[in-house]
Amino acid sequence: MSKSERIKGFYTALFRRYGPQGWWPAETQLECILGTILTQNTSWMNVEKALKNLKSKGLTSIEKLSSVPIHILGELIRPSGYFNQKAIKIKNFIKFLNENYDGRLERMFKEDSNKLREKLLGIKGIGPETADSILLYAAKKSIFVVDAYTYRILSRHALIPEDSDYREIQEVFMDILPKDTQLFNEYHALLVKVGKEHCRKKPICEGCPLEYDPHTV
DNA sequence: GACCAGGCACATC
DNA sequence: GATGTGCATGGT
Repeated sequence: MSKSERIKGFYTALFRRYGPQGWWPAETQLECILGTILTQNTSWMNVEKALKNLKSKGLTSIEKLSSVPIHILGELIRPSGYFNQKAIKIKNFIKFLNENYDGRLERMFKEDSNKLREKLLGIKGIGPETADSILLYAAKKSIFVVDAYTYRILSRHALIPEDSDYREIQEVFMDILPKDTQLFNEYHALLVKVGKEHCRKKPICEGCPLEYDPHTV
């Protein structure tokens, strides 16, 4: 079976096994963006606690997030871990939005997605996964999101070299699959789902719904 | 108590 | 350019 067929086959198998994942779990675009920053190397359960704290204080708008003191913001997002760093990251994004798009997400998202991606990467605290998550899940652009699970799963199935970088892994998907936002949305979410169950750092491969080449594990 | 989670920036070699 | 380290909470 070709690499292309396997990449497509993974999606079919995962969707059949798990069904639609309903990402991104957020009520607004702004909440989605906050979630992409808060979930960096952090379990979603802890992110939910942080988001709940922000909502309880009414910090659900660009204006409120612009005016809240950074140490207050940090305390509210404490449960998500790295809270001092993440408070700075959120402030950096809000500043970027205010200075370049008059604080309006709809203006930011009118930008060409390749150009916007580069600008987002210029914000301190926004790396490739966070930028692509914002583009895919908040802006609904057809960009494939790569994360640690994506790397682990493809690597263990010998579909990418061990030393692949972010862009190379992203290209595997984007070269093979149709540019379909909803497909990219589900596929990434399904990789996270199956990764949590079967492809942790110390692998638990039993019962994995993906057919498997004995490779490294 | 160890391990790990939907990363990223920065220092050092 | 590659490799290592700090950031931090909370569940399993």
